Amino acid sequence: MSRTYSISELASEFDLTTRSIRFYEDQELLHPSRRGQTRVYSSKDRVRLKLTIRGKRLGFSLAEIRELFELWDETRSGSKKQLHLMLSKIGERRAALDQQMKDITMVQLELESAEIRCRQALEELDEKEPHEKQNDEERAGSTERASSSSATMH
Amino acid sequence: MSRTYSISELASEFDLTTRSIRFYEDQELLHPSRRGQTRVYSSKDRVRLKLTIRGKRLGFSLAEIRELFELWDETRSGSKKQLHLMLSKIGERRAALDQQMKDITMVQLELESAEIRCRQALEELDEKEPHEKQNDEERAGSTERASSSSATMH
DNA sequence: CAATAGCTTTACGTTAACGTAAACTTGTTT
DNA sequence: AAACAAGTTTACGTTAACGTAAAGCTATTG
Repeated sequence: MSRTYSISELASEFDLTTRSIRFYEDQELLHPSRRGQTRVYSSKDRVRLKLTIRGKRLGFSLAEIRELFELWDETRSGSKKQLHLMLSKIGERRAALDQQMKDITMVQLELESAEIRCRQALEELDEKEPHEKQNDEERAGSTERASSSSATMH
Repeated sequence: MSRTYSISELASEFDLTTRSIRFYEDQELLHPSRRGQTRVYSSKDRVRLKLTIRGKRLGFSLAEIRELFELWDETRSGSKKQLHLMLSKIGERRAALDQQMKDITMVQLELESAEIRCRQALEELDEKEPHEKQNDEERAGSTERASSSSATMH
């Protein structure tokens, strides 16, 4: 049926260390089964790991992510009061994410205007110093920049 | 001219501790001037603080935020090479934020479906056990509740 | 003038999320 | 059988982002 995964498989797929994955288990985000002493991850575990990573990218703490998982798991067996509590928690989360969306939009706008400003500054430099050939003097800089082809940048 | 602010004014406006604000200065995110030994914040400082908070909400580290500030400040005096480096950095950030947007959308969808699931479970409970206590029917508003009694947890 | 309020620096403490190292088991390959 | 690969537990170390005293300046207020 649904396949299983070793710890190192998941680690390389999601670019984590095995240490992290075991730590997530320690924090009760994952509950792999065992074959002997070795951990065996189901595809459900894999989904959880994926969600965990997503949550982290959004700035959630592991504890918060765990809370969400628990809420989800208890949805089936929840009492009325429990269900209302869950709805409230979910509402909080959704509101926080809405706020984040707004934040991102704002920062994107600022980055965009910064980019425009940069491009203008470059244009102005090009007008003054129309075509500078390969200038070896400036290439002496220590730090060579990361791999980025400026072609992809809009 | 543009007014100034005390540390506690900013602290209460943005709901931070003064400790945090001084710490941000330590990390060179803010550069308030002094009147005697007392810090005096300009409205430019206030904007920076606002941006810092926004950045934090997005999961940026203080170091990353500082880097962005520095890039912005150096835009005016940047050499050609510098400007290209900045454009590349800005590109990275924008890409990361795009990714975050996608993440948020995914998680929002999941929370939404979780909410639906909760509401359905509630409906089913209501059918079996029609009315217990004073039970208001579904309300359009969001579920707002304080922490109060957690006695029934589990 | 003494107390209070608000600011300051210095410095050690704390929590989250791992990193890193040591020592051990278990299965596979040479 | 020895070595190697991949997994395990235990446990101490590390970094970021503050919290939390402690102790001292300084201006106003009763």
